[in-house]
Amino acid sequence: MDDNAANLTAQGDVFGNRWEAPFRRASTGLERVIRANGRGFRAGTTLKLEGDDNGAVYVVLSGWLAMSKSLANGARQIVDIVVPGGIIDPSSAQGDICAVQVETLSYARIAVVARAEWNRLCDVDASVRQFQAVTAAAALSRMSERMLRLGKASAESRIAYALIELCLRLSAIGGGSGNTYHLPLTQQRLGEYTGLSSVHVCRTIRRLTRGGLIDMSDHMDIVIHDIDVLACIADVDLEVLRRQIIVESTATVL
Amino acid sequence: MDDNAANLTAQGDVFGNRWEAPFRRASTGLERVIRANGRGFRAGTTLKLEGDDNGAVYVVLSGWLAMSKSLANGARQIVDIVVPGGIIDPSSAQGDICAVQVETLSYARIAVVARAEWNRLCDVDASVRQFQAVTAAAALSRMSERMLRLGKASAESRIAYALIELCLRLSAIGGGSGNTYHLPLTQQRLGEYTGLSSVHVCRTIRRLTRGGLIDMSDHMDIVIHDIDVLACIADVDLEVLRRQIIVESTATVL
DNA sequence: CCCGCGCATTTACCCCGGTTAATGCGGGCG
DNA sequence: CGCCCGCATTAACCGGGGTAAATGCGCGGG
Repeated sequence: MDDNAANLTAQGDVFGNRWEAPFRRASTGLERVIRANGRGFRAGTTLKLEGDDNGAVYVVLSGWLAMSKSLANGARQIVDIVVPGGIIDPSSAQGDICAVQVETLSYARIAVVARAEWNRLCDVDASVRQFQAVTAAAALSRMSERMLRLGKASAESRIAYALIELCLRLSAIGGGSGNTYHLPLTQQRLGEYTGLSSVHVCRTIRRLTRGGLIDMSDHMDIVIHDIDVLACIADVDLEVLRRQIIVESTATVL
Repeated sequence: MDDNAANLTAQGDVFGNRWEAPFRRASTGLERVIRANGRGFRAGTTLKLEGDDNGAVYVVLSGWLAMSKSLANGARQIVDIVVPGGIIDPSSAQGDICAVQVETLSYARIAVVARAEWNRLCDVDASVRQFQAVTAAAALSRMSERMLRLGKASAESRIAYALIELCLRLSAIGGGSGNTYHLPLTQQRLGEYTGLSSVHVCRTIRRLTRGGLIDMSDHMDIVIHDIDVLACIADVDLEVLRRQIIVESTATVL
């Protein structure tokens, strides 16, 4: 945890440079708002409780966040993972209530924007609307893709898909190098993401490593050796998936 | 199928009156667009193939639609069901490709709006933006809720949840009466919605009916006898769920 | 009136993945 | 230095739900 925190403070800086620079070139409104509201959060911080009053929108500048929901028995499902460049809008149909719990998976820098201010920004600036629309469409695409796996795919396929999804998303924002990256997730949390028990996550990852498809060391340092076979197990076409879930060049959109 | 079509042409008329009236009172822009683009589709029509070029936004005036995705082996997951008053935007991160397949579950009247026109509408009319934002938030909430079930809940809980979700949504738009309503779904499709095999959907529904919680007759005419126990099995708080997934009075929003 | 078709229902079988629990293991801290 | 704690790993067990296949059944069409 401190391990993760330290680890990702470093990554955070990298992302910080990569991201806050494009945001700085952004439309003045968004730039000002992000500058004014940027804050750092430690790993494991809960930003928003389910049912909580829901007053802010989050723009992720660096680090990883998870949106999750729980059953009464404590079982948890991570509904989406958000990486730098993403927007989290925890509103539900009736604005006063929040449908998900939001928490940091690593140290993260986040612009916390009051809803009223965010709405004002959207009203006056079409490029912000465009940025939000594309980001939301990407989030919906990846949620759909993961729902398909939750409902219909084997454990092996779910894990393979998760590894590929996160690899693509990280590559797109300059995280990791090639097919190597670090996941700030325990196997427990990866299970909450894929709908599996932590035990079975372990079994499945073991099978993939023994098969030579991936390597994993030091708490989730991932290396994907054969991404084509992995994509086949995950039942995805890499290029199609990229087009569906990756927001091309946020800087350009902004 | 013709059974359904006939059945829902009738329902379609009801919804048509209920819905097209509010839409008619709506901001002139949206009203005109809906009037100009409204079309009827037979049950089972595929509007959008996965990967298809993605040029339109759909506003549902009457009837039911399903958004689904499939694996290579043919297994299908229904990612969301849309009822009158909903908006379907099948875009993904890169606008040129579509992430889901969209098809009618019953006869449906739909306003098919070209993307460019829809964007123009959003640019000039904040109330349309608001309507879209709230509708999207509701869709996200119900998808999150269903992801939680797909990942972590038992078959009984998933079915109970699905029945409650659809009951609440139908009530909100004046469909069904009390806790009685018709689902234009086969058990096969309900399985695709809940991530279960049709056989197990049958088993589970049978258990619920034998327990006296619900009744089901004539291809999915549902009666919920004890919604409190059902809500308990589904692990939901009815009021909280309503606030999270129901768009209060679309007419007002418009 | 009979046939065929799509859907629901039920049974038998069995496997994937959950549960429990024991063991390791690394790292921070007293 | 040794303890503790959180996490990964492995093994033993078993049960929920998938699969396959047979049966029933209502409906529309020839």
